[in-house]
Amino acid sequence: MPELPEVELLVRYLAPSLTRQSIARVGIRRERMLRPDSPRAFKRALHGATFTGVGRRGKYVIFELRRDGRRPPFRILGHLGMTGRMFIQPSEAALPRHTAVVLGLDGKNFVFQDTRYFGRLTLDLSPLDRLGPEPLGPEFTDQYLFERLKRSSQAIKVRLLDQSLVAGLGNIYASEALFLAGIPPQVPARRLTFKHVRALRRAIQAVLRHAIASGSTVRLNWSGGQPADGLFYYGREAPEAAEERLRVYDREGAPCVRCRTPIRRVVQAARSTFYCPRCQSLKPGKSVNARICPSTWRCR
DNA sequence: CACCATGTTCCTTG
DNA sequence: CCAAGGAACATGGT
Repeated sequence: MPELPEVELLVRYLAPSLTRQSIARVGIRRERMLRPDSPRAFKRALHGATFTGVGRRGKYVIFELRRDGRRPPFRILGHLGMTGRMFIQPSEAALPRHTAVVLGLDGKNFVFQDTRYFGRLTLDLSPLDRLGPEPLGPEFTDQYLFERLKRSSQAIKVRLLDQSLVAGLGNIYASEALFLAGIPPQVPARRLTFKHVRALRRAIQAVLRHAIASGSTVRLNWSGGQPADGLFYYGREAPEAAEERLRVYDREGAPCVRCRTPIRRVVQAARSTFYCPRCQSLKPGKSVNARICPSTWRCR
């Protein structure tokens, strides 16, 4: 479930459940998930500590904790990787397969489960230093984005995945944002005019806001079974919205929602990119497409 | 068996 | 020094 909107929704779900809860037990089943911490150091820091809040930066979850006595408050960083999940379940419930870390709380467990073990839960906060601005924050302006893109010859789609440019976009929403902005994914970043960049900034924000808003109906207290489909928790959980959510991602060969031209898939930086060859063009007269951008997306 | 997969980091090559 | 590409990480779905 790991791009900014999914992490945002996760944080909103976790915050009220964890705040003011104390950690009575720390269970580590996959030491590698704590890297670079030693299990000992991790356990020593967490055991007996109390959650004071949960936040997000990019795709990272930030847990805030305090301890009794003289030891200062501290934070730990969580990342879901490709397949990570975090949820709360009753103490007596069986732990699912591929559980990496369990924190025993008052009558319940916080479970970090990750089939591929690409995720992390650690005292090491250094990844935060490498992140660019929040895409929905005040620093993510047209001027900023234009300045950062104007000297790069890298394809725009690949640039958008760089977390030091903007924090939180992943493979799915990068494709979705470029579709909404009408920009071809292969175009070198430096070829975008200021107007293109403005359209792109708006599209990024619209796509992310829309995903967060739509996700409010998604059940987040998932604790075992398979997700409804391969894409996060989407699908049967929210059938009404499923169609609208992703307009190009994973739709190779399917008709473009706007012009019916078949969606194409290309590989860039070893990742799939999906786009509409007709709607995404830098030819004059094309830009943000208002017709595929419902008012609820707030893309202006 | 083959190929694909929402992410990040490290290594090599140019 | 930088950019770009590929592999690695580990497991499961199709």
